[in-house]
Amino acid sequence: MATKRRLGSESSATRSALMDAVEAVMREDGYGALTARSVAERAGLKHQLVYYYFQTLDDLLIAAYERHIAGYLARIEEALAGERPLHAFWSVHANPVNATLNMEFLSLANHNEAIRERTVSFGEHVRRLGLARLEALIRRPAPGMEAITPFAVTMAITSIGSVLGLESAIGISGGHAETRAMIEWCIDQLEPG
Amino acid sequence: MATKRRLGSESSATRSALMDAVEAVMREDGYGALTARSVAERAGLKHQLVYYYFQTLDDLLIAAYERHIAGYLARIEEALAGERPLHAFWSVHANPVNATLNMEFLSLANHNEAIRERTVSFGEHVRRLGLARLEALIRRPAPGMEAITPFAVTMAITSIGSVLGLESAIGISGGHAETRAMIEWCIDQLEPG
DNA sequence: GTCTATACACCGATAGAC
DNA sequence: GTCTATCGGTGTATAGAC
Repeated sequence: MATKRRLGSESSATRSALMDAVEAVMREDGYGALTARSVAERAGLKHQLVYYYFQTLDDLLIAAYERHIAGYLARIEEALAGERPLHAFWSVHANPVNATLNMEFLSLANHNEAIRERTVSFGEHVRRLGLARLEALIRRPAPGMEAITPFAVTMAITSIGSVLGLESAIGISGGHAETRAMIEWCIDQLEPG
Repeated sequence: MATKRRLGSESSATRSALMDAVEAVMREDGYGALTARSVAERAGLKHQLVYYYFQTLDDLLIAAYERHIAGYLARIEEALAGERPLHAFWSVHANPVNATLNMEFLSLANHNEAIRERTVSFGEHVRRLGLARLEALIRRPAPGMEAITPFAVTMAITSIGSVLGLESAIGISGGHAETRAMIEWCIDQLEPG
């Protein structure tokens, strides 16, 4: 387990550049293309540098993932703190720039235990945050509409936002405006302003 | 392009076994683990057999993908032909068994041009099928609910079904029953029975 | 902190025996 | 139709010079 190889500082700019390169390779060529060589080349470094900053390639991957979800968490927290949290929550998820990267990590979670664990606990954490903020909002459903719960609404928002993002990444855009319009109509009903 | 290497029959049982093995490897270890050796070993064959039945590994992948989407298309067509097409359409997408495999192929579509092209045209085809059948159903929205269009509804169903399936694959199940209940309530409104 | 050099395993693909 | 043998290339990881 514990190798004797020396490791570089965690605050190094080169270390960050390697994590940037992980994201770039995953976006462009997929997680299957992640190798010490591809990552280092993208960062303009020799592949052996990966092993100066990280014990294994997996450790680099985990570090990149933790940085990625920390950024996502910050965006969610900011959205939920505003005066129209549901609209802001949708805005975060309607942004397609991270959809491809998110899916690569989610796909990876199916096959990498360390990524899977972090994905599950992060997902539960985000959901708790959303529920705490949105329960006050969707607390009194109209009679006959009890099925519309905060959880189900946040699930719908995150799911539809992700799939719209993925589709635009591969070149499908037909009907997206229509779908966005329906979602926005729905959340306008729940959170009028 | 055209190699001189001889190829086995397309009706061979061994050829099918190789395609089965592609699906098994993708489900269990992800597309990144797909190699001629891993696929052949899963099928109980030598890795060189891959190159007797397919010109390249990519050709095997494309054949497996085409067989996979043909099965999905058959399920969709059967669902839409019934007497409650919207409910049946949801049943197909609420089934989580293919969620992981679907995502692996979708992730692959981001980085493999042949898979991407097939995914885009297949997605558009399914959507046309759904719209033709559902427009008669959701053709007269109640006043003030014009935003609920057949397209947006099918998009919501496919998106939420996929994400529920992915989450259960990695071990998240909290709130899923609640989400399913909301979807079922919604489609009951659109297609009463 | 970054480099060269090197280990050993596994990759896709081909040739040709049986 | 399936096998053995083999090719050049690339993978992770390490040791040690500078």
